[in-house]
Amino acid sequence: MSRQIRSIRGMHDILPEQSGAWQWLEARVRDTLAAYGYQEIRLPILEQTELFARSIGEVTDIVEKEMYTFEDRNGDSLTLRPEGTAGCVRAGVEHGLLHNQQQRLWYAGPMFRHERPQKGRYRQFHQVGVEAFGLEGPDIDAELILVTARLWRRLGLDNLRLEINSLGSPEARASYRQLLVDYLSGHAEALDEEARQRLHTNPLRILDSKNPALREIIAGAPSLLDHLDQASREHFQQLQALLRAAGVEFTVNPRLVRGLDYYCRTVFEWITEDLGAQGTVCAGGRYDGLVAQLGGRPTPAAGFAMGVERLLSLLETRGGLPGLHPPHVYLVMAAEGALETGVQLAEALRDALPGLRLQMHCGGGGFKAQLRRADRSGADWALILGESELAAGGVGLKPLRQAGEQETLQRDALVARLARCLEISPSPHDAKESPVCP
RNA sequence: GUGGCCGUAGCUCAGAUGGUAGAGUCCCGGAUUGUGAUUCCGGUUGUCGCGGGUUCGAAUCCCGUCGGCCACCCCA
Repeated sequence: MSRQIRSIRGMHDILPEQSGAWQWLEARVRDTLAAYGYQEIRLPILEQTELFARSIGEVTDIVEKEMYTFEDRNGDSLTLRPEGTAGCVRAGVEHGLLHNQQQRLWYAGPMFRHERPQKGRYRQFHQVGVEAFGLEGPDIDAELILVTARLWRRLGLDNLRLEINSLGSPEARASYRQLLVDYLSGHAEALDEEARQRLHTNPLRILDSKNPALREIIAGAPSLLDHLDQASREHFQQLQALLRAAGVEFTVNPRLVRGLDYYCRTVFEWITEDLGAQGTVCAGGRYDGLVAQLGGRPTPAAGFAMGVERLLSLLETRGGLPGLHPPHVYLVMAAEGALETGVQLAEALRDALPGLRLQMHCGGGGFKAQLRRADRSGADWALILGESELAAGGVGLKPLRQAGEQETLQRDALVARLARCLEISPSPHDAKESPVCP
């Protein structure tokens, strides 16, 4: 056992019993994004380290201590992507997708961060990222939020709350930052060690501290919202008006600050109380400066990312996640020459009924053993090829999940019968229960 | 990176004060040699996470290490 090779810490296999739920979620995400005109872009998992250092920010935790970075054989420094926006912008600039154009893009896949694993936090985790380029108004901010709100509805989630805030223009943010540092420096003795460190790295995050001892100081601090530039203030007001018009509930949280350096103006987060400490299921905002920072011409941009594992675990707490995709029928063959007939029958049925999930028994064994496997496969029906069926030139059809007699059908009748079953059975992604045949 | 709890058959777990392991489940076979899920009978399954120490003797005590869970931090 000691020599047993295991998966890397914080990186987990998605087993067959879970993959159905993943596929179900992914399908709904895809459909919802398509409904708003977003196109999928597929990106490498590995990028040059410099890309992340330049976009996320040198002094962020992610870049300082959480990246999986290593040398390529030629000496280049490579990094497993810790988030998706940087790579998306890089690709957009590289291929001219953003040059004086509007783009609505999305991607999905694994991200990597070397953190201590915890509930809802893994070293390899999965995000769906959505980015919109070339649009500077609050309309696209609102659209992004509406996409997520619709997705929650389609997933049956109603225990998420939306918080929004505005960080203002980079200039307004910088001058506010100085104001805040001055204020907090005046109370330096009262700050805890972490807050004192952040004073120099990311003072805005001090506002988000969970330390109750700091509450009073934070409450007395100047508010970011009071120091927004005029344009950002109007932008934020318009966003709120659009959200109200669309009937999306939200709260303004002046202490909401995103951890990545590239955000400006609008930021938002969808939060749940049902997942313990890692309650943020989706977060994003505007990052107007990033495209230029990565070598493109100045292009406004906004986007968000959602954590797939967190969404799935939230769905699980609400129950009703779809599970496996059991076969519709299980083919039992127990007679001299039944295997040849069975193989041929199975392929003919799959030809005639492309949606049919037919599992053929392999490995021999008696009737009893084969039917036991049929039952455990989860199939609704057993198809039976035995002595008497072969003699009659037909196939036995036995219901496994409902009352009813076994009958022997000729092949054409069997196709017609199965076709009727499939027609009334929901698609795999909608199926919470196995389809039932009349 | 810091802290708390935990690590015994594939899975869920029992093994008071140290005497080298058990239950349920699962899987396989059988109960009039063509009929599952229920019932009954029988069978397989482990270097007790790994390494070291104390001891005549360690799953049980001590140290280290790896891993899991939860929280801090951070974030999706």
